[in-house]
Amino acid sequence: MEKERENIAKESAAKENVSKNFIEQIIDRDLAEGHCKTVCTRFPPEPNGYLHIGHAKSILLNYGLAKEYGGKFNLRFDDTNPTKEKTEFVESIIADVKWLGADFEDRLYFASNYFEQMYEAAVKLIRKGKAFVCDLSADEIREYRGTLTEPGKESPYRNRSVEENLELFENMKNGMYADGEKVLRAKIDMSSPNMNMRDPVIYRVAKMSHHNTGDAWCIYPMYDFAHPIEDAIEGITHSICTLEFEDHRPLYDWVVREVEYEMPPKQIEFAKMYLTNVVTGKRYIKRLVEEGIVDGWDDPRLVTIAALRRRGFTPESIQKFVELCGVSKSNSSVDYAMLEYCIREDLKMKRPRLMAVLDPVKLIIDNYPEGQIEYLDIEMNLENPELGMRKVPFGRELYIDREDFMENPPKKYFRLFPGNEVRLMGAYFVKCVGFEKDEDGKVTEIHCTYDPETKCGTGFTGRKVKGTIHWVAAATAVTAEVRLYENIVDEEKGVYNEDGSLNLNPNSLTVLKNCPMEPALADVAPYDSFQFVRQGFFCVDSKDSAPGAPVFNRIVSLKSSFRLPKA
RNA sequence: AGGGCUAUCGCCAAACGGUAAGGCAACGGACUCUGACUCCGUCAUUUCAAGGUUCGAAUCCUUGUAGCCCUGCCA
Repeated sequence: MEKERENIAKESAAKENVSKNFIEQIIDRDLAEGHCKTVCTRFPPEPNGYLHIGHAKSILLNYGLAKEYGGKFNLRFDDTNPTKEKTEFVESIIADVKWLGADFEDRLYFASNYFEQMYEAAVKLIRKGKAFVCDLSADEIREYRGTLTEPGKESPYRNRSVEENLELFENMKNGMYADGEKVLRAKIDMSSPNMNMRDPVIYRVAKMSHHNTGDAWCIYPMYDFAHPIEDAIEGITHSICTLEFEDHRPLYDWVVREVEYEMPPKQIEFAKMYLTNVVTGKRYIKRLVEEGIVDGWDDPRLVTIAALRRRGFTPESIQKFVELCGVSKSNSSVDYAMLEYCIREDLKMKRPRLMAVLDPVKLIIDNYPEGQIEYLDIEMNLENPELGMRKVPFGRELYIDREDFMENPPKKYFRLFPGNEVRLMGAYFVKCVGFEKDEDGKVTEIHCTYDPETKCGTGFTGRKVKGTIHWVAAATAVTAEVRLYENIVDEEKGVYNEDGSLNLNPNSLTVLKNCPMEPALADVAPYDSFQFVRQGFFCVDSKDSAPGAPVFNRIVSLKSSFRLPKA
């Protein structure tokens, strides 16, 4: 009790000492200086692919800020380019955002629903002489734009009259021009050192059906024009995006100013999250999927949100991870071990700790009655009594893991070896009295004797034993497939080989069939997860499990300081 | 006439002119029916470099260096 109070005090003290990140500091100042009265943020994905761990940071950051300041968080699809977007992706994105726990309530929006207002805004710019219709081709525009070190040239169409621009733009809207024939450009500064300010295109013609607006429009606004308007319409106060948009901020501010919004939203940029030994690039993942190297976008080795969910990660673990990583403006790559820590931390108290054997070898207790089965009561989770107890059958023949026996053990090996006694977890002490090998030298069975006095729960303290191993009774075992995963890439060796092929970890997937498990593991549902004692956390695969035939994904192994010395 | 941004431990990351937080990883040790967990301890005399200002500098100034981003009618 006393200790508990101490811990709480320590924790709150620690919390107070955690200083705010740079975005919170900006928000604090904006609030204090009256630049905004509330905080409203948004996650604005383009529905053109699956979300991954990097997006999770943005989602949780935006949601967390809104929550922290008692504000609102919106989910908005930035669907201004019909050539890339699909309804399929809006469904998966909504599901992923919800799963992560970022609650946007009823505020699900589409940029495409603002097309009318964006059109009006463009007309306003034309009227102010701040935008013009340009007939230059895409190639010509590029030539006129200049280079990083030389200024651009002004378009010959730059000085068309307001009336002409108005008429031409309306014609664009009415479908009188083919794709690429004409664009609407903002009139800013062709000699700006910032390329984004060199009369950027703000509307283009695309005669294509849009997933949301169908054929209502054939002109579509560009990101730089659309985004600030979307933010302003929704009353977003802080428009948080990634670092590569820093150079776009002057244009963002230009649009907000010229379209004349009061309480203009403010763009803030932060560094994307990268993870070591993990690739989030869309093209890379697509290649893995298309070449059949992985089993779809939710293959448990990937770090899409769908893959993490299938692998057995929890929303809480991802939230914790994002929180631990922090937010800054320096590009960085977080150690994958941090993610592993977070999922272990989340699951360790919540999940039952059961016994399963991954690489079985038979253990026979010579002095245990043949045919006898006794049911032992064992805690589901020794550290969390709320999870209750289970009955675990015990008998004369068991399976144990092959690595828990050695014929010639090195020093400090305290598992089973001839003459050594260990504890069978939740059961009895057994002493190794012999073993048998096949002609290849592979151990086929291990013989032990047990001591009835050492039964778990009887309070036996007669002697101690250094090792405790897990086991499964052979007669009553259920079996299942278990899949072990390792990272698919090794950064140190490079993501690609010299010839352009993918440099893959050949051990990224290990499939173990017919692994013996205690009967409690027979009746499980997709997404259920467990600790397999001494091994790691495992989750029932939602795709390949069948009723009565579960497949377990290893989410993460347990830490271990034990290493066999190199021979 | 290039512009913008960043640099603090192996990896994240605080510090806002007052004498380098914290987490992950790692390494010792204690405890243990999981070689796990937990607990205790170790882990930056120094902040990319070199100068300067100051009683005092990671923080200010100067000059360098390195990395990332920008020349889509993508977002």
